[in-house]
Amino acid sequence: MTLSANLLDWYDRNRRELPWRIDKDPYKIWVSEIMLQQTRVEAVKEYYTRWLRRFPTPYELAAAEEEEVLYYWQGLGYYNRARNLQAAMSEVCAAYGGEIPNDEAALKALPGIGEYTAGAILSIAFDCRTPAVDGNVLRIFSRLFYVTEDITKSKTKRLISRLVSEYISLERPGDFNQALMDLGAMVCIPQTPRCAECPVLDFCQAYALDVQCTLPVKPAAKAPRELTLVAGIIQRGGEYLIRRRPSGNVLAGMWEFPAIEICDESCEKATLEQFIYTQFALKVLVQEKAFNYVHIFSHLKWYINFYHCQCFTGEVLFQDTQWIALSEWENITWAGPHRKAAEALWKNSVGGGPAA
DNA sequence: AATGCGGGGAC
DNA sequence: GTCCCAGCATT
Repeated sequence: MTLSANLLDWYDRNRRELPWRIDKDPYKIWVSEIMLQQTRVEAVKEYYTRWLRRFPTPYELAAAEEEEVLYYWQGLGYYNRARNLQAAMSEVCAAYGGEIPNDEAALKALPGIGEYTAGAILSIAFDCRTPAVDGNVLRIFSRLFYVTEDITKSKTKRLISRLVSEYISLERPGDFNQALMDLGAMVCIPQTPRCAECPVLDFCQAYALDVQCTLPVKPAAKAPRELTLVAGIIQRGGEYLIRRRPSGNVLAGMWEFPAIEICDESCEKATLEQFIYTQFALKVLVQEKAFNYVHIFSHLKWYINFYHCQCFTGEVLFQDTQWIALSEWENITWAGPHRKAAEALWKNSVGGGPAA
């Protein structure tokens, strides 16, 4: 038996039934692959189903407002994926008549599609014999072939891509690639691989050397940069001021309570009042603290101090700002922790105060 | 080649 | 707490 045959046989008996494995519609495969970038299967399932219900073909997505596209992506993270996906579908509709191109160069020219995603779409939807090297494949092949180089280096990725090209199934390349995903998720897992269950154990050099747990090799993650922000919950006539985060920042395009980074926590109230005045032309009085949140990104750590603010003046509203009633909180595309803040305020207001 | 970009589940 | 996930774009 060959590596490929063992793997496919295992896949046929153990594959996961997933919503994007029901058919081979290239658009659906594409959507799933974008959602699955750096994102776990369990997290994607519901988003995928909801997305396909609202955007069943490239045309619905291309025609939608970006605001709505982001709303359907809210909570998945890496929001440029959603913007790129929509931009790509606009191109598909305009340049390819709504048909997904069956061509590596054409796919990789579209925004959001890189080496991995092009290979995945081509192999799964079009039966092309293209590798799709993701984190699972890097881990599995570094163990199978005892690759001790740093897998975050592009040279190592090229090496493993060549190995996959060498071993990928001729008859079922898409299933071969998906089998590697399932093997990586269920058997050849990062910390404690379940080698006793592995269908390609006989081919694994790391197992033979008993060094599975030392592979793959990658440098330790750097600690996230920490920063402190102060945010204003600005109430006026039962409504609250929110603003859309500017592009070029983390969580670009998402809505938040006005917030500013502070360097000196001792003067955060004054900083907030000044910020709100210069940015929104509103005179406010910062009152009592509402709550503190800590929010961890992969590369950032936010400490946010939320303050209630009383607003006295100002009718001018700038672009990307609006007043909203708290009852609308679920309809807003919130920036990360600001959703929790809005929800807490809402629950507080309908709960009728501190008493149970 | 290095960095920015989210959020959450498993341990 | 740490790790890491069906990565890509930009520099």
